[in-house]
Amino acid sequence: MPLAHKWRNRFKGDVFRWTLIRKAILDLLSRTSKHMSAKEIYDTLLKSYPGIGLSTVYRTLGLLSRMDLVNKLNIGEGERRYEYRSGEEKAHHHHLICTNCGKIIDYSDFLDEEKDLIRKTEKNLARKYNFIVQDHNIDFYGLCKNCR
Amino acid sequence: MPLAHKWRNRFKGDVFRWTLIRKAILDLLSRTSKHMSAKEIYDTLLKSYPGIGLSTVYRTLGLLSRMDLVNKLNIGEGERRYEYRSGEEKAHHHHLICTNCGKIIDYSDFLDEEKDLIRKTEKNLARKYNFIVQDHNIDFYGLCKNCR
DNA sequence: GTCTATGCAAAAAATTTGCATCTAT
DNA sequence: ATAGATGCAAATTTTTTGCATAGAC
Repeated sequence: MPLAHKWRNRFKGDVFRWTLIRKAILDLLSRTSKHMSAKEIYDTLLKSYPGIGLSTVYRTLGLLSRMDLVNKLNIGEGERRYEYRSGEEKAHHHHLICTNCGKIIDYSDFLDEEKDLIRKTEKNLARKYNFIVQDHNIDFYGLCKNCR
Repeated sequence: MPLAHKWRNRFKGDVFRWTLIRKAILDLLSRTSKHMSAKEIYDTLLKSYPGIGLSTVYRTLGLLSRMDLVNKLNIGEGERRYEYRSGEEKAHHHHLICTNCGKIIDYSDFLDEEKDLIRKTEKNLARKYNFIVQDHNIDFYGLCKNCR
């Protein structure tokens, strides 16, 4: 049973195929805590999969993003970055971004009050702007412990 | 006194010069409620300033961003967008972004609780992660009133 | 007059697309 | 066998840079 994997069943049927590259990218992103760019992912995989193409990495990341298996991040300068998005294991999180060294820290140990407030705010926005909130993105910018 | 303007004094001295283009970009961004890309700004200004260069627009936006007169936004797909950032008149705001039509709504009528909480959260992060928060970015994604 | 800002062209970076071939189903 | 996935090259898109000239101080 080659390529058995926990994501295997998401690629069942005739539409999406379960391939080496797709598995490799999911493995990589789910194991790293880094937020990697397409180029970084490509460079990393090149070691184990010589001949792989950068465009395949882009296409795969687009697919995984549409499948909600990864998040596409628009953070700071430069290219887009990607992070693994787990349905269950890893909680929704916010980011702390160091404006000096660029380090990105994931933070998910929200205060209870914080969760309450987001819920309250979303309700408020729904009423005031007739806007249905589906998701949110919260980034704090500042100085990390090494740069402060 | 040509080019008199409320931003004039920020360009005093020998370092930054107060030019037509810089005034035009500030005027445009401060009057629109749109979040414009460099290309859109360029296309708009081209009507009044034929011969203007796209690279000048990029360079100017970079400068204005460094001077904290505009915010550089990393939102959704495609290019970076820019918004005017007033020191006094316009309050800090968050964004509502429609995932269907791409419309971006600024929202600044925060609940008092919301402001409290953000302050509390920042303090919490400072303690927990030794991270000094300087700024934050909060975007809600969902469906606007036309698309819901 | 000096030194910065601009336009233009060219370069670089980031991302997407077309197409022949390969491969999972 | 069939339709989707891949690699490669080429094309696009977005942003930056070099340089001669124009313009602000």
